[in-house]
Amino acid sequence: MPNKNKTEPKKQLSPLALDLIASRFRALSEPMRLRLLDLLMQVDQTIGQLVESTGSSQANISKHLSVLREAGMIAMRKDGLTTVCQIADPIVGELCEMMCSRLRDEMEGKAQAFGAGT
Amino acid sequence: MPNKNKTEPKKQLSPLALDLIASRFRALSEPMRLRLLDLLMQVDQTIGQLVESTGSSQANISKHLSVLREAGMIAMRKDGLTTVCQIADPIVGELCEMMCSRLRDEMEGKAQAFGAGT
DNA sequence: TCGCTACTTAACGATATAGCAAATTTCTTT
DNA sequence: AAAGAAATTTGCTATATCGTTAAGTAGCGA
Repeated sequence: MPNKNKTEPKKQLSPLALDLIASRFRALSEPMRLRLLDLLMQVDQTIGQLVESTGSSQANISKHLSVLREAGMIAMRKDGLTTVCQIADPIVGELCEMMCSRLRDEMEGKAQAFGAGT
Repeated sequence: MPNKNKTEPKKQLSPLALDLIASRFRALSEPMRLRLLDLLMQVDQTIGQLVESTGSSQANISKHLSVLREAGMIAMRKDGLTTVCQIADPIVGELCEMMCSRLRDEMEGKAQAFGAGT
């Protein structure tokens, strides 16, 4: 079925909008950052805990968290010596869940990788 | 409000799943590709039409369309000498609309860039 | 103040990719 | 078969970014 052809004119996205949307998706385009978000969706954690959970280096995690914060996806709150991170954008979970379920649909045979249950 | 702490165990995403989800988001992380999707959401078009609409080169558009097709977001159908493209994944529009409306919320002052109307 | 912990920043090498130009393939038409 | 149009592929350069190591900053505690 082809798309609608002459219904709504529907103005196009501006170059600025395209850049901003792209930069948001780019923040979600790295496995390590998705892993950090996945961890934070279960419970708020300090940066040190994320370093330990992932097994990556402090420097690496720090940079990835900066990217996520600049994209508005997480918030960081200093608590004495440590810094606690939490999901700041409610759509993060929705976006990932949409991608996940879509991928599940596409590869029924390999569904277990996406936590589809038995 | 902190996250739930000890409700559901909620198994984590596997490395394979993280890679696949990341690659999907990466397909959406370039302004030119978002522009192509935006154009295709209005009406199915040939590659030549997309080249003309964007003002970019055939080679460049061809490569971007390949990325989108490999990510399962568009489908291409050869029709004689030309190739017609159409959105293949229904979540594309939803994902972009979610990002858009979220960005609109965040920057009320610059909302016109996102087609928020007056 | 000194040292320690938690985190960030800088500098680096390796890899990926956007865009261009040129060569190549594929298909239609004459 | 030859010419030409539509797309893809191939090199190429420039730029971005992942991860590492090392150096720097900030906030406790003794």
